[in-house]
Amino acid sequence: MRSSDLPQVRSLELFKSMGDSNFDTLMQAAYLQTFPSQLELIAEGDPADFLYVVIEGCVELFARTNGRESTMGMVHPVGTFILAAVLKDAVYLMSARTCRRSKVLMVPSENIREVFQRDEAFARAIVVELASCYRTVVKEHKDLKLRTAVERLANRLLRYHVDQGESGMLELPHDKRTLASLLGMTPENLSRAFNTLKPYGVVVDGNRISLDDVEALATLAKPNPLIDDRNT
Amino acid sequence: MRSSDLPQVRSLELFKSMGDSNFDTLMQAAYLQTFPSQLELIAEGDPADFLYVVIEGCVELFARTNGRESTMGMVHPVGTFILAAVLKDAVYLMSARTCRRSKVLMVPSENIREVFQRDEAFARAIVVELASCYRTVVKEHKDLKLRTAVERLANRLLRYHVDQGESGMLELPHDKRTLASLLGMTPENLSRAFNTLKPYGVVVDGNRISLDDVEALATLAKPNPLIDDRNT
DNA sequence: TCAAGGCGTTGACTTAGATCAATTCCAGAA
DNA sequence: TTCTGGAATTGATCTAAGTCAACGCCTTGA
Repeated sequence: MRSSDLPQVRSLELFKSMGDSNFDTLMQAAYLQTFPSQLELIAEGDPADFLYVVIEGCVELFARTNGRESTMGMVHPVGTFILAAVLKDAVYLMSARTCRRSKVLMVPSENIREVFQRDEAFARAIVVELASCYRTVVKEHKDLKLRTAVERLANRLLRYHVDQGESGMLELPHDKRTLASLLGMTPENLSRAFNTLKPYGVVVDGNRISLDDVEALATLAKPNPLIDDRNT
Repeated sequence: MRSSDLPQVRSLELFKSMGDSNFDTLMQAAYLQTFPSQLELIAEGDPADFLYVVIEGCVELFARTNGRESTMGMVHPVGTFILAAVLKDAVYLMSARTCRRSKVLMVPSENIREVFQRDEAFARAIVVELASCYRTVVKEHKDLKLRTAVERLANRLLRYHVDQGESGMLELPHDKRTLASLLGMTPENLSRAFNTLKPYGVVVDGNRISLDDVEALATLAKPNPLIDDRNT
């Protein structure tokens, strides 16, 4: 792989604390590939042969059953996905496709499991990473079970707003149909939810949103750190 | 703690492979307590001081926000809960209450984290356990996002049916209001969902259900191993 | 330059599911 | 035994959200 990408990977929490030689082992076994947009990288049900790391671009995790489909999450650089399947040596529970041209690092599962045995620090990092993933899904599950569609959207907007520096403006990181699926609703309903939020100072212009009354929006959204904070 | 309970705990996947002395250390630091029914053991937002193991009885995990409440899971003997919070040294994301008089083992978080460092096998077991928990929630999330209420109920009945030996009869392991909340619906709606399933051979008598036409029910439910199987 | 196709929006309508209220049916306490 | 309160069910109604169809508006590509 290109050496200019290595420091990025190394700086990931997951790989930061492990020994140099073990890191090298992993990287030498890994493949770095660039994929075109809309390519299905993995399909749910397939055995987990690789741990994936998104270096550039964007990857959508989604699930299908019985003809229906739903976006389960989005992975941006530098992030990993399907760690749990790799560690359990099980099949993937989610499919993944690129949202745009993307550079992806693929680390063979065996090597991950092998180094996990050898490297104390890596093992600890994996546990922390896994626990974080777990807690993220629990929060998403709470979000879906305890809130209406409008509330989910309002809280999501507040999150993006904070992420992007609380300037009163924000940009949606994905297109609206993906956002809708992520929030568990149809595109039509998302559009209507935006209209519902208009009286709370939410002004939509394409994928640029301005929040003219964050107070009012927060009163409606009632954000809860045990659902909305990513780092608790 | 009573020595008669020890083998049960020791036989848990999580504790099975660790060293004897480390297991003893954990158990000596632990408290075994019996709690009355409906007692709130932990509240979401509290720091994770203990890992819990249900020895007898039953514990309900639930979450609240903004006046609403939802059951997130049920823990039966012998099972653990809130491992992720303990390992991350973070706050609990869910609350827990006893469903009936229950015997619970409480292992201090510090000891868990300490032994995790020392005991290779324990670390590995923790990773497998965490990965399993993670995959369970992902499946529940898929269930909720991709299926209607009736489908969720149908698949749940099929699961209980298999769990209980496929005799054509099954017993609901919790009362109906809890089941409703677990499946993400109201008690009224659960009652109507049972009626909807009547033409598919589902006969309800209190918490005893008989499935007179498993084929037909399965055709409706369209079970998916990547959602419904607990061990994949 | 003009299609052509995809995304987003809107309107009309349907439907799944929630809410509210009333009733029945127990199981446990007096 | 009777009383009582919670669980479950049912009916009536309401509401959130999905579906279907039409349309505008871009972007892309010939």
